[in-house]
Order: sequence, then structure tokens, then C-alpha cells
Amino acid sequence: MKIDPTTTGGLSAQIATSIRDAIIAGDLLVDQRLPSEAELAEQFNVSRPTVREALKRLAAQSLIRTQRGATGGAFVNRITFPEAYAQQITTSTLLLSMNDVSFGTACEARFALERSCAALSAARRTADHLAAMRAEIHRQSQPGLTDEAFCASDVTFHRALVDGACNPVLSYQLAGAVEAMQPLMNMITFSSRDRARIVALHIAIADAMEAQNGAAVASGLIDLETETQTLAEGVFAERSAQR
Amino acid sequence: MKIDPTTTGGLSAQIATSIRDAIIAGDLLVDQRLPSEAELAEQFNVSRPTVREALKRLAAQSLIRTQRGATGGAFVNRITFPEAYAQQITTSTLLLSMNDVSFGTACEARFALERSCAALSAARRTADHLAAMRAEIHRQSQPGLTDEAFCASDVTFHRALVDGACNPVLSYQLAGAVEAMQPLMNMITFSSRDRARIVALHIAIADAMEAQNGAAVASGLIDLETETQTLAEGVFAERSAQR
DNA sequence: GCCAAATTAATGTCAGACATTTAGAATTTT
DNA sequence: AAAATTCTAAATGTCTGACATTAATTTGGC
Repeated sequence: MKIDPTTTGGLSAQIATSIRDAIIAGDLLVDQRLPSEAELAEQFNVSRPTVREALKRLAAQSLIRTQRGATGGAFVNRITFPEAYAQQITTSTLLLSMNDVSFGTACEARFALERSCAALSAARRTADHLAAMRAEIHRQSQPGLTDEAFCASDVTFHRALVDGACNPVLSYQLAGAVEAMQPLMNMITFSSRDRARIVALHIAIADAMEAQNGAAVASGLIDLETETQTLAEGVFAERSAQR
Repeated sequence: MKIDPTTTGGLSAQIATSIRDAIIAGDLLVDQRLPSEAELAEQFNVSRPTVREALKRLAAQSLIRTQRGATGGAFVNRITFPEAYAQQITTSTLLLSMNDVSFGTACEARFALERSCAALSAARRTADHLAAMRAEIHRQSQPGLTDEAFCASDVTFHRALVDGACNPVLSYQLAGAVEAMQPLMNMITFSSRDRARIVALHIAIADAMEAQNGAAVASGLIDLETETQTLAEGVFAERSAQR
């Protein structure tokens, strides 16, 4: 495992890249122990702090985990779905908030992706998924709910829909798309009339899920996207008028 | 900016979490300079190496960038789409390779997601997107192409299709799904007959794109998924027979 | 007034030490 | 002999202090 001097960013970055490539290439298998920090320092001909910085970089990406103690050390980590979810959500959220992506573009992407699992979810959803969706609809109907709580419930509703496809890969890929929209949605103030319309659309989708009618789920999602886009346009028009 | 002692994983992890939360919450804006390492060390009451480990963790997630020199320091980084792509692809690839996700599950998710942009891509694709797809089809038809090169070209073809939707958020979300499949596809050996069938399906999809017929693109993708799944089943059946 | 050299402030790296944790071996006790 | 306890060793976690490197700024000379 040698370092490639063409890669930039300092020694610790080069070492991190070197180890990461070894993991991706399969030279280091899951749960395999890396050499100790002192040994790595000797191998790469750098000091221990430099090695440590490299290892922390890898730990930040969940590529390794470290364990203290006599038999401790750095181990190649099996990335779990929850870990991958969390990373994806963080990255997606920041990507949207930092690149002034328009609401319309993000919304379009989100609903397009979500529609992709309509058929699968309708076919495979369990009673639990349906119950989770109904529960969120009930919560959304409560008066006195803050806008933030309403949005959070909306996210939970859609994640239940996505999870209904019973495909963990699909759930993972969609986690970022669904969750990253929440900050954007939070910018919107929902009147009680708006909420009623959204709840009605959610009910229609849940009904379609109950009937295992994939086409109806997809069309319900289209209606919901239209409603959301219209609502957002109104909000943004009002904002720019105030200026 | 205080640290939360309940978070686990050592001081550097706590400090990294604290700064990350400040960035996500918007307390630190893009391009804003963080205090110097020495100042952070004083603020958090830790030593400089500990602060540095925390900063390296954030740098690994592209949350900050560092600059040397008199006016240097750590700056909140604007995550670019290419950076986000790279992270997503790494995470997705490792997630699939380390969790023995079945080929069928991954393939299903990938094509479901890709179909989600069929309509948009058909409607908005430029001549460039179409040309890129045709170019890859031509490459795939070349005899003497290695399986790996064939798969790589396949990925490029599909990314061109996805990019045709002209929605960067969609492209980003799909990058992981499309690219992470490549290692799994590489496990398959494509006979020249297999390749011919795949190329024929690609041509059908490209033709549909040229005609801006979204439904035809979607149905072409369904055919391609069916073909891919059948092909994979054959390969895996043969492998298990050999055992 | 302009160009070059010194200054300075920051990150990058190194060396060595001590603290802490943990598994396993050695020892003592029952 | 078995079980509980203590000891030991190996590893990560952290601290201190120093020096190297980089790049903007200031200063000095022409």
C-alpha cells in the first residue's frame, strides 16, 4: 500500500486516499484490522499524528471504525444502511441549501424519484406501512400543529410510502431526496386550507396503497406535486411582492 | 459553539459534530472563515492536534476546505455537485458491496429510479445528450471490447440519459444508483449475443429519446431491466451449478 | 512610485510523552 | 480445581512544544 504523490492535499489526505482505494478495491476486507497507527506511520514514513488525521478522515466516511484497548485498532467497517442514510441526508441537504437550487427543480426531482416506487410500494406494502401512513395523516389533521411538525410528519409519511417497496436500496437512495426537501418545505407557511388539501391528497394516496393500486398511487403523487408547486409559487410570489 | 458531552466517539468527534451542526443550522455561512486552529483549541479547551482531527473529519465530508498561508484557515465549503456525486458514488458502491445486496434488489432499484426520469429526459434532452448516447452505443458495438469497458460504456450511456432530464438534483441522486451497479455488472460475462441484445435495446431507447417519446423510453428501460435480470439469473445459476 | 525582501500568521508535520481503555494472562482465593 | 481478582501489555486518545511550509502583507531600497 503505497501513496501516490500526484494526489493533492497533504500527506494525511494522500494516506487516507491510499487506504480508501485499498478498501474499495477489496484489498482490505470487512472487519479486517489495519496495522496499528505506529506501524502505519512507519510504513508510510510519516509521524503518528499524520496517520491519525488520515484515519479520522476515513472514520468520518464510516469506512473504518476504531476500538481502543489491547486488541483494538482500526477496522474496516461494514457500512450499514442507517449510516449510509445519514450521510446521504447530510450531503443532499447541504447540497440544496448551498447551491440555491430552485424549489421547483428540487421538488420535481423528489416527486419523480418517489413516483418510481409507486408500483412496487403498492404491490408490496405491509399493514405496518399503511398504518404508519394513516398515523401521519391523523397527526397532520391535528389543529395547532406547527409548520415544522407538519413538514416532519410529511417526511415520515413519504418515507413510509417509500419503505413500502421493501427494497432497502431504493429506500436508501430516496432518503436523501425526501429528507433534503424538508428545509425547503419549512420555508413555506401552510394555511389550514392548504393543510386540508394536502391531507386530502395524502388520504387519496393511502387509499390507493390500501387497494394496492400502483397507478392510483402514482397519479396521487402527481396531484400532490402539482399542489406543492402551486403552493410554493404563491409563497414566493408574495415574498417578492413584499420587496 | 459548545460541545455536547453526550455525543460519543472522543473529543475530536464531538468537536466535529458541533461544527457540523453549526454549518447545517446556518450559523456558519458558506465561505466564512472558522477561527484558527489555535483559537478553536482554546475555545473547546483541547489541544491543537485534537482540533485538527476534528477539522480533517469535516474536510473528508467536504464541509470545510483549508488554506495555508497568512490569510489562510478553515472555510465553510460550498459543496459542489461533482463533490456530492463522488461522495454518493463511494457510499453507494461500498454499501452494495459490503452488505451482500442481491443483484435483483439492486437492479430493481436502479431501473425503477432511472425510469423516473424517462419522461423528463425525453422531453428535455438536447442534441448533445442524444449524441452521447449514440456514441456509447457505437462503442458497445465494437468487437474486442473487454467486459469492463462494456460496462463502463453502459454506465456512461445511462448517465447521459439521466442528464437529459436537465435537472441537476435528479442527476445527483441517480449518480449513486447508476454507478454503484457497475461492480455488480462487472461480475457478469457478456457473450457477443448478450451484447447484441443489449445494444439493440439501447438503440430502441435512443430512438425513443430522439422521438421525445417518454413512454417508449420507459418501456425500453423495462425491457432492458428484464434482459439484465434474465442474464444475471443465468450467470448465477451457472455459478451455483459449478459448485 | 514600483519592485523586491523581510515579516507574519496561518496550516502542515514531527517527536516524544502521558492517559485511558481493554483483552488476556497471571495470580490469588475459595 | 474453579472462580474471582489483579496485573500486564498493547493499542488508541490526548497533550506539549517545536519546526517546516505557505502565502498575504508590510517594509525597504531604488
